[in-house]
Amino acid sequence: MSFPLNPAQRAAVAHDTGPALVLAGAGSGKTRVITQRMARLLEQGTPPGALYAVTFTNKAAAEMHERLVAQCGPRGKDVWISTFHALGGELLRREMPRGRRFVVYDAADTAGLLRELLRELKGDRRYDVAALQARISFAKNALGSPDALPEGGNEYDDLARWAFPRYEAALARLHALDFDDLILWPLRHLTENPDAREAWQRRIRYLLVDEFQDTNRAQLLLLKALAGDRGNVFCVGDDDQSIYGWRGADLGNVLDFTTTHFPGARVLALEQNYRSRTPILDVANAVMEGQVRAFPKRLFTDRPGGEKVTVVTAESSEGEAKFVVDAIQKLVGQGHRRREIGVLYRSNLLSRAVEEGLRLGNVPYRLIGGTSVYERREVKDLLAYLRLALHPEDEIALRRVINYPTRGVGDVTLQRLERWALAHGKMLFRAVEGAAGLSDLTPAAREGLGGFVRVVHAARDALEGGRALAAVAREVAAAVRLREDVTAAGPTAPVVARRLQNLEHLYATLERAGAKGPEESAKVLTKLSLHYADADEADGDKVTLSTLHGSKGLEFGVVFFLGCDEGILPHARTDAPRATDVTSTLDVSEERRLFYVGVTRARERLYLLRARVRGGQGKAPRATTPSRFLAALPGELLERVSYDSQAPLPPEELAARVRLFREALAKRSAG
DNA sequence: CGAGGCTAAGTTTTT
DNA sequence: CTTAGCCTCG
Repeated sequence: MSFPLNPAQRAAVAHDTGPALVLAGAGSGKTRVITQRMARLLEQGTPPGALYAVTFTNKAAAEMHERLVAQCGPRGKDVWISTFHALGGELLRREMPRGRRFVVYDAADTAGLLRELLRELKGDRRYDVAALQARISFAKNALGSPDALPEGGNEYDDLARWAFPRYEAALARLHALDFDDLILWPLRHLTENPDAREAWQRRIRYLLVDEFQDTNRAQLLLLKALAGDRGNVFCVGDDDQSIYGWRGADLGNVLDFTTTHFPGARVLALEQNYRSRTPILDVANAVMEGQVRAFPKRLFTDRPGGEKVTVVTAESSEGEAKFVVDAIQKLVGQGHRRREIGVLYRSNLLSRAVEEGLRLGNVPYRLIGGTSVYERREVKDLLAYLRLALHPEDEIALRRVINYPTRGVGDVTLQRLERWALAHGKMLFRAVEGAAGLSDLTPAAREGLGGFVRVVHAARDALEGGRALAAVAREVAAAVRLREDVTAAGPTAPVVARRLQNLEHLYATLERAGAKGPEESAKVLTKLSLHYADADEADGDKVTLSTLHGSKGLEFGVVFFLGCDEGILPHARTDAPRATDVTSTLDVSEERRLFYVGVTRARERLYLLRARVRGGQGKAPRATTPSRFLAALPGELLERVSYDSQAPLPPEELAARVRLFREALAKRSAG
């Protein structure tokens, strides 16, 4: 995209000091505005270290970095660009007294912690831990206490009030921070220490924020603290693309920007869309028409022409996937680049069928969203050893691997260790270290624990001695015979292969990170907790499969938008909430914006797909209703197609299939 | 006392 | 399809 800037973009890029809010419609070149403004500031002599850009995902941060470097050369490398959470972690690391390491707990870790706490509660009913997590996180994000949760009525609100102080105390005891703490702690630190605050304000002279509509209350306050009176905050966002309300994002940050948060701020709007053909944009505008919006925008494009948006109704979810896979193979056969094709969907489940089809057809793809490699069991297990080596307080890591691979330590042994730790006021790992001297342990347990402690100590000593984290990881894995255990435990050979591959992936990542010694290693482990994405994902010419949430900021020549059915989009739970849901996150309008985000990813061609019948796993297939968002679109904007994967193929189609199949065969036997 | 196999139940979106 | 909890066997 080497268009000259339009007047609105130019004004945004030229914005000098003071707060600014740039309302940037989808595809209006917002990343370009941010990078160009940074480039401009650099050219005018601002040192790179005085700029800080904040994004929401590591992926977005990496991309922005790339674009900045492309624009203004190696100087761009020295500009700070990171996620809010990475910024928070970095600030803490720099501000904390040396040697005070902390662990970052991800959702799985905090779920384990909460499960522990709930055991205290009598009655052995099973609680929905995720529901608790959501409430606690919500309360923290809003900078409130759980007292702010509605009284009575919902038992999970009561449960959250009960758990909250215990949860916070446990984190403190474990020297652990959850994701929300990565914002809250720096905020508290800057609020309480004027010297530190001023130092950071001097250091960061220009703050730039991408996807500002997704910020929560705590993040806004952190921004304010960093910006200081100077208020050099340049926030770019689109209220129409606000899709993280469920995570505490507060649109009030946008709505009250110029009045409450940054009085007198400049407001600019980017409405020209450089991405989509007219028919696609017409659909996007139609989706939002008549909605109550904070800043009503009507996107316009100078890219007329293009084909109508196609609504495909398949007979089943399998048919839906089949249509997509066939269409992709056809496109690729016509010479389209795979990286120009995106498959989008509301929930991760929907990707399965398409994935399978692509694998069968030998079409390379990359997956965005879903469980990352670092959340995989075997990877987390190995990481737990490393965490424990750096950080003996990390009881969650300890519990995770104390009997993995199995070494004769069961519930009873663990309870005895706990009792000893409690009686002596020591942390649990001390009890484990002293297991040899505990008379009431079984010989098997004592021996198992002895071996366990030796492994952890060896890892600790190696790291303290300055060895590379990657090497230590391999040594730990070898010492506990992780490969062997994974191999023996796997239900099927392909599953085992995938798990071993995940471990290799971890080694490779750790090697690339190149960390040595305890400090660097702790930093790398924190990054991994934040699901730090690998650079290698974007490599190669691959079809992209992504959740709608993961697709923000991406664009494709052709988009296949799966699951335009009621119950999927909008998701059933927005319409019929459960007792475990945090009521304030439920909002059908957010689902509409999600639809809007999906539509606006497409440049040339958009397929909206639905299935007449959908069956859950093992559940009886049920007839579906078209998504209300689809149903509300003016008919003249759409081309409707019915797809029956069972129907006999027209002869020319059949011939094409046979050819493709032969080619695939030839390729396979060649490779 | 622990391991391993079995059943049952639950799957929105993510830093 | 996966995980967590239950139950039985060694």
